Amino acid sequence: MPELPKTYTPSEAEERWYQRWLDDKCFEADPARVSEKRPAYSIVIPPPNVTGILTLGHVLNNTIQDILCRRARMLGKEVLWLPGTDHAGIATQNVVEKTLKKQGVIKHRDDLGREKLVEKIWEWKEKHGGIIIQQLKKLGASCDWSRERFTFDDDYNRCVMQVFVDLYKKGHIYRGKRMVNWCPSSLTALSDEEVEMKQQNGFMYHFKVQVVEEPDTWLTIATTRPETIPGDTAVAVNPNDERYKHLIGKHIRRPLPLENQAAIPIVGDEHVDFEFGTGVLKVTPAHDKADFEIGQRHHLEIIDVLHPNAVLNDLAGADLAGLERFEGRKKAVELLKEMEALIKEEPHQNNVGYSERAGVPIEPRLSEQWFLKYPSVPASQDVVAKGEMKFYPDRWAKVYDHWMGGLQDWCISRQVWWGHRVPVWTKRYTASLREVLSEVSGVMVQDIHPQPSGSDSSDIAILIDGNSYPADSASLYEIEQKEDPLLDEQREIEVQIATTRLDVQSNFESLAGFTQDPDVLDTWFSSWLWPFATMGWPNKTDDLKAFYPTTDLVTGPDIIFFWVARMIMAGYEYMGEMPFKNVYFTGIIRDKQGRKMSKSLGNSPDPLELIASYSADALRFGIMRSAPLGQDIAFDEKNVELGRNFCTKLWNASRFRQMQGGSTETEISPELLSSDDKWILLRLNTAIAEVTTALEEYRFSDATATLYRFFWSEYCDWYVEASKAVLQGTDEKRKANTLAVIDFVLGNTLRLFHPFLPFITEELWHGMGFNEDLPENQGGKSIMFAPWPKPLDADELAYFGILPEDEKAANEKYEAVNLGRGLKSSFNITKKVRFVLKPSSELPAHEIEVLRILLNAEPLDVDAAYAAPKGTPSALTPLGTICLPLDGLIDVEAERARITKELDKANSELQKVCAKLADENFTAKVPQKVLDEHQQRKADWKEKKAKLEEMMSALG
RNA sequence: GCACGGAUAGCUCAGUGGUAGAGCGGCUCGUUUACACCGAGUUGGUCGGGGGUUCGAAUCCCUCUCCGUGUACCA
Repeated sequence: MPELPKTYTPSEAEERWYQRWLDDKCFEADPARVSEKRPAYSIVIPPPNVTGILTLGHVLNNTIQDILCRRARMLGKEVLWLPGTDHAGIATQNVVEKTLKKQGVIKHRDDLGREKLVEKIWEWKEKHGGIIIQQLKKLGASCDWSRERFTFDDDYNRCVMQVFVDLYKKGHIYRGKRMVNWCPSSLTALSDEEVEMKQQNGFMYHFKVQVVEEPDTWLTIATTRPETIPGDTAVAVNPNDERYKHLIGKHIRRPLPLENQAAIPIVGDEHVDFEFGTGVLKVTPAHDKADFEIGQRHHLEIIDVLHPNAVLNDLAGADLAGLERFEGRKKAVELLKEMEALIKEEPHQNNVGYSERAGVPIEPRLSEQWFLKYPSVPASQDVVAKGEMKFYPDRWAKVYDHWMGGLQDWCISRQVWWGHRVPVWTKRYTASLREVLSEVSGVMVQDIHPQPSGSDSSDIAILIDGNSYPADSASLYEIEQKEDPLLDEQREIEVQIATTRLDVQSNFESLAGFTQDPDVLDTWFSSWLWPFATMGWPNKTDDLKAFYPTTDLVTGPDIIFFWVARMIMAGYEYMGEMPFKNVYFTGIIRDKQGRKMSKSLGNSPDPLELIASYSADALRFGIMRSAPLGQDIAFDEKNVELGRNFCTKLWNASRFRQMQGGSTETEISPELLSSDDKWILLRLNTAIAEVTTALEEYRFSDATATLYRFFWSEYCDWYVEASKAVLQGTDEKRKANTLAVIDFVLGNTLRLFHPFLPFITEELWHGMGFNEDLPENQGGKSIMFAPWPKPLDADELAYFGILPEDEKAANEKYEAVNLGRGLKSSFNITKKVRFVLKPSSELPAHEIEVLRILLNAEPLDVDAAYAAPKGTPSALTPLGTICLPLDGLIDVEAERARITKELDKANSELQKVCAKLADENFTAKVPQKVLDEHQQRKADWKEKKAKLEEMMSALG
């Protein structure tokens, strides 16, 4: 057996093994190897931001994925863990823009222009991108790096474009002027999911306005946003509100801007709640979603008083123009005060939408954006509702279902430059439809290249004035030739061409002066295609055939709508199948005080520093141990320390084995098995079964708890110590047999641990020589391909002569040891000392030797007839009475006190159980089994009590 | 507002009707040839409050409080 160094150096071993795994292509999946006997197992990584760095959240998430993948390999599956990164449009552009500004390269992105800035971002990506990939390697992630993807790769870009055009053609994607969530900091629209509602402590301002037609009548309006008064184009009251309904149709004088105190109508609208505020609502259609809708119903004018960056513009009036919106609010209140219109301001709590990314309140803003009506909704909703796709924990299924039931169209356009540009070219004509058709079909004729075979016609779509037209010149020509006076009517006509084809794009640009839409797509519009776009879609690749649908998805619940739900819909729409079978939602990592990890709080430890001080294995084990299914994780560095300690224990226990010498033993002789051997083999069986079940049910913290208990508390604390009775003896045959048991247990243990602790288990697997004599692909090359342990089955247990009650026998011995050690400790004996055992039945010499070693007794006398001197401390054990003769050191009082305590306990327990058994209500109604248990308990306590009393009287 | 999670030892959590558990921490010992990143012993809880069902409740039912998450919102 090779020699292990005295101490383990994780940094060196982890580096070395990871490189070796890469060199040996251990992580690379091959669809050709997939067969009925070798099923596929696949996971796509939730792509981290390409410019991001590793956080504890990533550690948690990726450790889980790695555990699943490594176990799948050990189960003999062909495993694909597909990694990659996300271009993270807004975030990445922000980072680069900020940096360039800091460096003084630019003041504004317009200084560079679109192309140059995108170039700069690519440069940034090449330089800083992918740091997180290197960090994942440090963690031990067994991803197939040969398949690494980026959502902005050329291939991937083509997928995004194709999907866009296809959905456009199907009418799922449209452009529209709508109220959207506008981020005044990033200067882009956001989807509803990117807006976080936060409770605010603000003010409700009450101000009065005069009714134009009845100068004596004043109305009081309550608002939280007085700065938008210049944008008011009506006030609304509920038509059923007796107080105000007679005023509907009249006007009020809008107080701001001072230079334009216009008369605006009073309208009746059911939306107004008469209970709330004053029952009079100011209507600002440009700056509030509900107001916009009221405006639509009553055909109100729309006055936008804000610049895109939320600075008030000239329409807000001279007093407010140029002020930032919150400054504007203060100023507006002042103005109302000055004109004595302000009645009161009272503290008011309301919810305000914040841009998740920029952390500033969003501004409802009317703008032209691209929207997606979600496809494949019923199938996507059903698959989860019917349990064909499983969520862990399953309560997320309800959350998902609820969201799917109330889908709003997805705003997919973003006003930034780093991203997939909307593949739509537009031109606005003032012409007749015939002229327009003529130009369009003319350009189409220039498109002489036939479409590649296998691709459908979905790559060109034409929309004229909102109506879909056939995308070929012949059909267009036919329409153009129709006898229809409408075709000759001169008017405004907008033409949209959506296409993935470069030739068509350039023809429309150069021949007809079409321009491409400036917007890019929401990053999630690319990542929702991740499970198949990464595998070569739209081609029917071997990867897709073998690995789609993927098996498991591991992600955080915070992106259940952003990503998970959308991937399911894209999966059905483009693959006709669910993208994954199981979704595991991790918890959120919090600090010890329960706060979320955040940069500003500085409570987020750097995982790489943790790896440097404790090792990747330690970090993995620590975080898995503290991550119960469905609950947030309170992160405590102590857990990582514990992980490191555990690795050290594993190392030292292995060294202990190796110091016993000999080669790896494989033959266990049933007739030489001791009670301890049988016990540990049974405990190993239990551990294997528990860990296996826990992993099948995604209960990772339970799996680690079992591993910890088994290895530390059972194997090291009891079995190794007990085995010393043999190993320190002279019987070579028994020694070899004990070593065989140890090797069997350690070999299984290392394999059980491998998914959690990939590095140290690999190091020990080789260091202990367990890889020797194994086929290359069965653990010879790497423990990661060694078979996952199986419990001994009934036949094997029979062969070894192991019976279930063997576990009890050893447990009784260990209980006796505990009691003996307790005696020593309560009498403050710290040295080796003599024990005397009065056995209740005869014990084999070997058992006595084990007892002696575990008790650290010198000597251990066994004497059934032993008459202890008065005052000798003793304990009742399942093996008999253990006495601790203390020549000349007898402390009768101490012993009396100790026994009294135990007697009290026995008495009270006896009383409890007797009371129960005396209760007829109890005995009449309880099942026989429970009754028997109670009777047994009564007998046990009675016996214990009698013996304790005997001991007491022996004290004198 | 609605929905869902959670409240058990100082901390993190197991425990779904039958004698309240684990790990960590605390405390006391200990250089016994694998390990002080260790070993041995020991101390910690009217199971969030109240009510109910039951012979029996941490566990089932009702109710309240607090924490968290999602979701909908009224200016």
